[in-house]
Amino acid sequence: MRHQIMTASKAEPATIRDVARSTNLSVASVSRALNGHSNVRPDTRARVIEAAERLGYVPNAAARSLSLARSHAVGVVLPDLHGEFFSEIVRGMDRVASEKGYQLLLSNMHADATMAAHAMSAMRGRVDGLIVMAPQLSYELLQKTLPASLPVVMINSPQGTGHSNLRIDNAQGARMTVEHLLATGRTAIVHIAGAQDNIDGHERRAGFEAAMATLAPHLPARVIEGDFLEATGTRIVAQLLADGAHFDAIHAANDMMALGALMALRDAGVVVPDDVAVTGFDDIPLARYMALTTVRVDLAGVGARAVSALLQTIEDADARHDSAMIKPELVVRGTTAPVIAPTMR
Amino acid sequence: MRHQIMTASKAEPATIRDVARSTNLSVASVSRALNGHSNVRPDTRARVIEAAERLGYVPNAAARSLSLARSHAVGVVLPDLHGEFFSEIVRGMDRVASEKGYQLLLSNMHADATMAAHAMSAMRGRVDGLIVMAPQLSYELLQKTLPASLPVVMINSPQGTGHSNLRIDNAQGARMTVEHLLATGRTAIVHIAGAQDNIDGHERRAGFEAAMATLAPHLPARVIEGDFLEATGTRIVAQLLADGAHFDAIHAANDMMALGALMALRDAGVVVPDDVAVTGFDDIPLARYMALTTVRVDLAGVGARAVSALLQTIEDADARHDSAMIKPELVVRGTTAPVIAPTMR
DNA sequence: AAATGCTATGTAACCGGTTACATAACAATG
DNA sequence: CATTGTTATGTAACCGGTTACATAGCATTT
Repeated sequence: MRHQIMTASKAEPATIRDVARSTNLSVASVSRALNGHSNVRPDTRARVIEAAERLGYVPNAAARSLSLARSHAVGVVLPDLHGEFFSEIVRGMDRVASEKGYQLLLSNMHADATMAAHAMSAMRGRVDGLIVMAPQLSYELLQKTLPASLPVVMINSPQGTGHSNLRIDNAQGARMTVEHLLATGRTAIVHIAGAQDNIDGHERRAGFEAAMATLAPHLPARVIEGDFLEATGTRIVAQLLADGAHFDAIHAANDMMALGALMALRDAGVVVPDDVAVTGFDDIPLARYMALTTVRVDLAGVGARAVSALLQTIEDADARHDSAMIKPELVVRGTTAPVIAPTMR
Repeated sequence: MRHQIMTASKAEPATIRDVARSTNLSVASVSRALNGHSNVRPDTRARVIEAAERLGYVPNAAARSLSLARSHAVGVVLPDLHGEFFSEIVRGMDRVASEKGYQLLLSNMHADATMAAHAMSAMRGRVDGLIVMAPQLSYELLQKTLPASLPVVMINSPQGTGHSNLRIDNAQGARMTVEHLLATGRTAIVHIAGAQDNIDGHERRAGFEAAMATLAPHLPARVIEGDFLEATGTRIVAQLLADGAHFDAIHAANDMMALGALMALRDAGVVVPDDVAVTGFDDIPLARYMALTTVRVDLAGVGARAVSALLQTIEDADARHDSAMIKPELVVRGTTAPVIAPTMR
């Protein structure tokens, strides 16, 4: 039972019945008037709008969702992303979503898969579709976890789940950097790989190997296991130098390891790019400052495209799936261009 | 027995009535069993749980929200933040929210205030409370825009809205950097201010002026208007140098302008920190790489605390407001501390 | 004038949950 | 044995919207 004693601040919001009462109309007419149905007399509609405004009436989203079986919200489940990755993707999503009158229900994909499953099922009735980014989840696990009744768009996730899947073209990115290194005369390139249970790490490594095999089958294509962490880049390169290994280019699976590599090189007095060139992947903001040649992906674009694809599936039940590759872009900077690396030192 | 014959895509999710039918119980008993009410026979509860699992039943959030007048979701309205700002704050929020079984409904505060108002009202019935960060909105505008019926926690927003307000202690941050600069012997400090219609920009400038007036009333305290952008930092310092102005420290209102200043100094051959010291504010990830002395705020902590405060207000209608100042932390790095030994001046 | 159609509005069912209240079965008490 | 209390379950109202269907009023057609 509701308390009658209430302070102004907690005034219960007006419902459609309040508006109906205040206009001497039925709730049906009010609903029709506010939703722009055609069979409402103009002056009636005006009366309704006036009253709604006066009472500060805002439709209750839960009631609306229940009745329409539509929430006008999409669920977003992302892994533990940092910095620009997260903010740019979400920014792109928010742009499209709010443009189309949808809202974003956000949930981090906690490492724990059961938690993730729980987060997703908690969205039942709350969202009209799901955008899932799960670069480290297995195909089988995903199948089990994803609700069968909702449209889903995946980002950078395992293939074959039967849902739209936007994927960053890691192979092409790796190929572009390899091409660039070869074009600038490098002959001994070392790839520092990312975690291999991560789809990006895996594809970038494979992309590197494929590019080397195609473009320079005669050259060595060394691969060293890494894990995306800066310190690992440093450690691996320091080790290479200590071993007296011969190499004139480091091709890292992401920017952080590339930056780590730069540190190790600098500490050892190796001149970049004269003695050794370095490339990364991702184009994090730091990359620009460190003049790192890298591969850029339009993250906001990915987010925007994911939402567009999802809304299309939602609004047109049998829209074809959009399983596109997102083309990355090569950004050439000082760590490969002998132009002179003006930064750092 | 599973139904093998069904097109996976259109399987309507099971409702509580399906579970009731399948167990020969009433929906009331099912509801009670699943919600852990005490007046349910253990074997009945077991039967219900088994059936729910078998049917893949998940309660419909909209129906639940409507009936309980509780959504277990909180709305988050943020300005157009970038990178770590956004991701860290949201990460902190998500941590606490998912821990307490709440979800986050996200909306960017689009520059346009009407859009923001619209976004907020669209949340009626969808969220139990709101977290709003509006460093650039006026007090009056906020009053109009915020729904009167929902608990609200503000972050870094104008005072006096009558809601909890977590604020970053910009004055203290500015004071700490000033203290540090003075302690290392600087005598001619220039503050590059942020946008003055932004609460942070305004408070940092005022904090700088107050600190100077208190700690070193005899020293000049020059302030130049800026706008938080890196290029502006560069331009202003280049201008200072061109004018032959005398200064031995740049006290910038944020890291980006400080980095811009560093660029200008380096280009002019001015040695940092020997000739000129530089401080920033925010401790963006780049700051560490550029060895920038700055002021750090635990953003994830701010987000977490905001959610905690909000949930408290939600669950205990008359919990006291939590209008705390978030204490920042001074991070001393190379742009103020000579790497080898402090210079005597 | 009666039949027909169209328009604006009202009535009530429904969406899928929760829960106050009613009830039936059984146990404990006088 | 009648009374009372306790426990497990069912019935139905309710949350706040939307909308199929019914209806009343009026205009048009025959």
